[in-house]
Amino acid sequence: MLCKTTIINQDNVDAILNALPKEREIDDLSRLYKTLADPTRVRILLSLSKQELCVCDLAAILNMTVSAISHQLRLLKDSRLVKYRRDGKMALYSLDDPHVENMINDSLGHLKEVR
Amino acid sequence: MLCKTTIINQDNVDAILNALPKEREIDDLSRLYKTLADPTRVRILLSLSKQELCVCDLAAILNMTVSAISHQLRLLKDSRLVKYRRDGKMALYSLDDPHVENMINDSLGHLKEVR
DNA sequence: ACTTCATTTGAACAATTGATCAAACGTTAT
DNA sequence: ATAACGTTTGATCAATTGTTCAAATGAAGT
Repeated sequence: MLCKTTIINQDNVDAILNALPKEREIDDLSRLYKTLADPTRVRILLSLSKQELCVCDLAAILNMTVSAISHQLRLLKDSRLVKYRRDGKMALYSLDDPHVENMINDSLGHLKEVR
Repeated sequence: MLCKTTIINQDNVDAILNALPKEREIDDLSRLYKTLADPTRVRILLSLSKQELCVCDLAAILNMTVSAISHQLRLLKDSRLVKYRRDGKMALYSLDDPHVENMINDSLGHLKEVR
């Protein structure tokens, strides 16, 4: 229910409701942010932005178990942020989304400005 | 441990390690993303980008309980994304971070391009 | 002081998360 | 076939999350 004495009336509430992006867009957006909301995954993406890497080397870079990395890569693959190709026994992962690297770097720049 | 037959050697691993942003920066970044990883919070921020709003009206806009909104506002306030001023009984919230609105809109644009 | 109303708080709860471990899978070489 | 190695998978577990509910707080009017 609305505040009974508020300065902001139902019309304004409706105006904001109309101005907001569609529910679907907001849900997609927060799903993308959720994928980026873990330091392990951000490190993986930043590493892959330098070069294609196998699971093993990612594990070495992040100093984590191969299994943990593999689980996170699956998440990133499901989110279409990462793709891979097989080369013998190895799976070589690389970025699948041309924009995400920029998004992350922009956000890093933003953080440096503000805090 | 490293792949024994990988094309990528310890030197390359070290190179990537040096190229990655500092641990602190990555952690801060994923903490920011975590804050934005919830549709309720994104909707709150987008609403506040239109105008200053009280808790009650935000609850009306998002069709949620006042309590749920208040909890989320606390999170956003702790993350310095939102600030508030008192006006009588009401708490009027507004954006505290000049960049976050742009960040969200950029990301929305990115999503539209890619999917 | 009492009431009313907007907001905040804390406890509770189900749901989700990220890492670990052991086991399974797929590919290559012997 | 067997072995070795890189990777994936499923179960498990502690930790974290977002909402709800009831109670508490703070401000203004009577």
